[in-house]
Amino acid sequence: MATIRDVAKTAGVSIATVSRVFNGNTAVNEDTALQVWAAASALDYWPNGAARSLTTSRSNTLGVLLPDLFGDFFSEVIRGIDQLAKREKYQTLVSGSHASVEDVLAATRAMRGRIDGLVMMAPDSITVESVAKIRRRLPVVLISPPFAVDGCSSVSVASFSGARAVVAHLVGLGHREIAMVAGPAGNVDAEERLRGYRRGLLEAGIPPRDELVVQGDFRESSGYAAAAALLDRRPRPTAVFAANDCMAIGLMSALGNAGLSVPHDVAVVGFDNITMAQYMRPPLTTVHVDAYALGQKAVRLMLDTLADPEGGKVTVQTIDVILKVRSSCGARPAVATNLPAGPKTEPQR
Amino acid sequence: MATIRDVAKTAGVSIATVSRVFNGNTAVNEDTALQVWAAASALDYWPNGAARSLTTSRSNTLGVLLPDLFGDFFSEVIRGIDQLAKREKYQTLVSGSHASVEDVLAATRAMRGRIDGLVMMAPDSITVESVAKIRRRLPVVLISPPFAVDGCSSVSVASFSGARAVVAHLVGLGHREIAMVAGPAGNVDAEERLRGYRRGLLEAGIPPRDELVVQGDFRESSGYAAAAALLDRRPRPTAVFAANDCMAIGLMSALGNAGLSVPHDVAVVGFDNITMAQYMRPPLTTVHVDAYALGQKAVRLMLDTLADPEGGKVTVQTIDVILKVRSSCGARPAVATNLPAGPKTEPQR
DNA sequence: TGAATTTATGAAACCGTTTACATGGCGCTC
DNA sequence: GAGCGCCATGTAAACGGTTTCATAAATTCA
Repeated sequence: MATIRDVAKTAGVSIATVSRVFNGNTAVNEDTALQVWAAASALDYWPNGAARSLTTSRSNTLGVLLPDLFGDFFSEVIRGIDQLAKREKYQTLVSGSHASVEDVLAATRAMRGRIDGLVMMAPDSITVESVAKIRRRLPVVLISPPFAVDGCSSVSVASFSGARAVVAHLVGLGHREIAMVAGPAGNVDAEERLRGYRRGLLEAGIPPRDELVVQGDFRESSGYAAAAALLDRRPRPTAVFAANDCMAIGLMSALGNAGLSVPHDVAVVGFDNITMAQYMRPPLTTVHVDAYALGQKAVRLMLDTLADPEGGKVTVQTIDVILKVRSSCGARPAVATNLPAGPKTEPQR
Repeated sequence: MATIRDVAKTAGVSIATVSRVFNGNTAVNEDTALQVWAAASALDYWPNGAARSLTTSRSNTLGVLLPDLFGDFFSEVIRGIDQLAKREKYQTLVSGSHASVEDVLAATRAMRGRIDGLVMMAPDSITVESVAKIRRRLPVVLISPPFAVDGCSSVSVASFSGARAVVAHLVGLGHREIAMVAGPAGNVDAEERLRGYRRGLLEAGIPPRDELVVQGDFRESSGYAAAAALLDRRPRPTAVFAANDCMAIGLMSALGNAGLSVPHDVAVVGFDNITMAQYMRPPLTTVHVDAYALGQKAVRLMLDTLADPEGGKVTVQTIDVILKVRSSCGARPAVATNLPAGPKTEPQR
């Protein structure tokens, strides 16, 4: 494997010159440069990245830590990250399934010296101190963090306002008994969506009631299970807001099995707008979250931080969401009389 | 940022001893080791990965090159790769959207010195020489390669046999006018599926006809477009096999718009079994490909190669596929009389 | 008790780069 | 023609680890 020394010898120059040619920052005589290029390609020389980052203490690599790599949502986040990073000549050291704080710390430690910054969607159990600890050695950008950390830019999803909009829409359709399948306790987005749901009800003059909220875990099965609990309520809820699409799908499936028709008997709304949502029967009304943009923004913030490491400029951004009205919310409760005409369904794509 | 020297000074030992403590291969006196640990945690010392891989010429990192990071399929491949790599204490340097050979070479070069091996699903335009060139410096494992390369293990999808099984199944249902929406020319899996389709027909005693094959590009829109071309054929095909699920979905959508019912008027079968397939109305009959296993197998082969670099043991594996019969293929052509009863639909999860 | 062996540790070379600094040659100016 | 500055290039010191080899102390053995 040819090293810079071999190239230098073959080209009849010093290693410093070869290095200069490859980095192109300092002036090198044109003829000399040509000889170096010739030697390099004759020997098929590739500079060694590890050596380079050892001296420069830069790696042109971003660490990416995610709790999971499963499903539409994360895959889009990664794609956004990868794409922008690539365009900006950064590589990405990706690692998924980090469930615990120790896990995150271990993974970060293992990346020490090979990344310039860390983009992280931390597990719910993360603590301020652990992030702060990492931040002391590395620029860190957080995705959907449960708290602010000194010196960390972050980007979140507008879960609260999305949920509020869902409830407002349902109320507009005449619903008053609106239930919710919540996400896992401790998850920021789950809690924001729950908060938004409650706020939405309050704003409509409807007192939120705890017995209308069923705990879920973001997975389809928990949506399915939630149906049973909700159908027991008297009066029966006329609409259900699930904290994400997977649970909404599970819920719809259970409702179907129970002989109820969506949206006629029960309206259903989800959150995330995963690809599948538009293919459901009926197509699922949901809140569109641009996961690709989420990933991209995170990288953009990281690049900003890297460009001005001491600037300490910290940006806290939120990705806007859009209510995507399809047919699953179309039911008007039986009691409703002269409400505005049925739902507008948007064209699917 | 503490280095090994700082730890050595604090602990009152030499850097060699600190190194030994951290790598735990050579015997170190227990008390000394404790002092080193204490010093290290007091200084919050993390070994520098770049420096380490410079001396050891190992990075415990795998490079992962994919043509795209979009959609269910690739996301599962990555998950499989990431999961096994993580379990085996490897990190993954991931890079997507590599369209050209130059792109692949550039990305690989940029990884030089920071990866121990490369797992790659190459773009269709890849050449044997470029892979061989990479192989000269790095262990390489290929996913779905268009050709064999000396010294490269590889893992592919059983596209041929899957397609054959699809045709056999359709023939079994009584279809004889079976059309195909093919994948992009040059793509191995697309071509294998086409080959399997033709073989399937031949085995049923039906001569394959080129006018029943419409070119697609694996995207939904091309499936949609294909419908128009196929519906012009006389006699009209009674069944269409799409080379992947996305195209099948587009196709079904177009058929619906044309007032045709699936499976009654036209049977449709896809390939890949993406998550959405089971949620279609009617649920899509397709060929299940375990993308997660594909990623895992690739890493497994890489680990084998790394464990015995000079062994030259090359393994060429194929991931088996399973025909997943749902309802979209259920139509029996009008001419059919006493064929076996309708399709068995498998429970959806 | 002295030689032989083992054990724990340290000194120093090395991995492949980048880069601050030194140097030598050349063209200008006065 | 001496002095000066500039340009192209080389020398050598990092960067932060690992590992070989030497060595001193501790242990074993006759």
